[in-house]
Amino acid sequence: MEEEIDYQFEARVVEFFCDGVRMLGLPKSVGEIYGLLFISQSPLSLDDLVNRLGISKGSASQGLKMLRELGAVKEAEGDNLRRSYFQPDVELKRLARGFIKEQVRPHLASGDGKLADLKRIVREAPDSEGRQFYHERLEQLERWSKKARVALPLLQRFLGR
Amino acid sequence: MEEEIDYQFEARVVEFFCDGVRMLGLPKSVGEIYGLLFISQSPLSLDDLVNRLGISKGSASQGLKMLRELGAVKEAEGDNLRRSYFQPDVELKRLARGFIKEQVRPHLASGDGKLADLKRIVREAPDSEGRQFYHERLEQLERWSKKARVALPLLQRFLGR
DNA sequence: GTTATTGTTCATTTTAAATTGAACAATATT
DNA sequence: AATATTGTTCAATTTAAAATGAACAATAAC
Repeated sequence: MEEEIDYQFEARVVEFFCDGVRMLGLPKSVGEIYGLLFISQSPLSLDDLVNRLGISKGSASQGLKMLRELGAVKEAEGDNLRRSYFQPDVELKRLARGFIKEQVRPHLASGDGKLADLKRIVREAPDSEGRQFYHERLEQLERWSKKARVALPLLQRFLGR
Repeated sequence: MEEEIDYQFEARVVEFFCDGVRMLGLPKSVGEIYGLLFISQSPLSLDDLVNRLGISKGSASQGLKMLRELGAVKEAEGDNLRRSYFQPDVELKRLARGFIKEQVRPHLASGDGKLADLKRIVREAPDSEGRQFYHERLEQLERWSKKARVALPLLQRFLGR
């Protein structure tokens, strides 16, 4: 029967996205939600997600929040006027941009801060055998960081074409 | 006192790497180990790592194994001839290559396999309203996958200069 | 061949992260 | 204003992943 086939197929797509988002360090539920939206022909409400995925309202709410912040889903029109409906953004460009902006850059920024702290510690430390070595290592870290900051926009640009 | 300063500094560098590797989805202990090796002026043995990081022998052994597989550490000479000593590879190029080869590519490959399965399901399914839609979505996924496969070598090349 | 030393493996325990669900707010409907 | 509907928040629970440590191999020293 039709419904049956669709349901199994849908479940496998959802599973596919679970694996995908786990690679990115995002919660499984986020993958399930995005996956279901991705393979649905019409926008879905929070309630739809809860029912069709068998997850809690809390998970669905939080997952949708994260996906909205990532720019991976957007609101859409649906039957019920009181409900919000969602559909996926399927442009790799935007998905990558959101992920980089929300997940990657904050980490890099906090890393840069900590690196600056470490440099200050070495700068203010008394001369010692290790000082020069430490200084060189930290310089190395700064080169890594700089390279990452340059690579990201390039990567983003490449994905957006 | 010298030792005191060094110790505190070392601990902060280790912490820095903990955060770093967590961003990459690797275990904290791997970050601790690499971090300590990174900031040590001479190669360290498994026993050194256990003592200075306060982690178990098991963790140290497994962490070193993973770092070796990633190509992030290599063996080196040390005082004790019966022991293996390790030092970090600090070339971003190699680190990136190892990470991509060991952590990213396998995921992409398994994803491609599953995607092929999904395409087969749709191909063999009876014609239905959804079939065309599903087909398009899967094509979209294939475009993502292809883009990723092209992006990786470019990224790698960029990081290696 | 016996004893020490070094490192690995893997079942168990611990820890960190995700999920749940009930209470709560916000908004609409009667 | 009372009631129903929708969605959020967050303390408590569950789950998945990592760390532990004891048993085990492998090798060297005696």
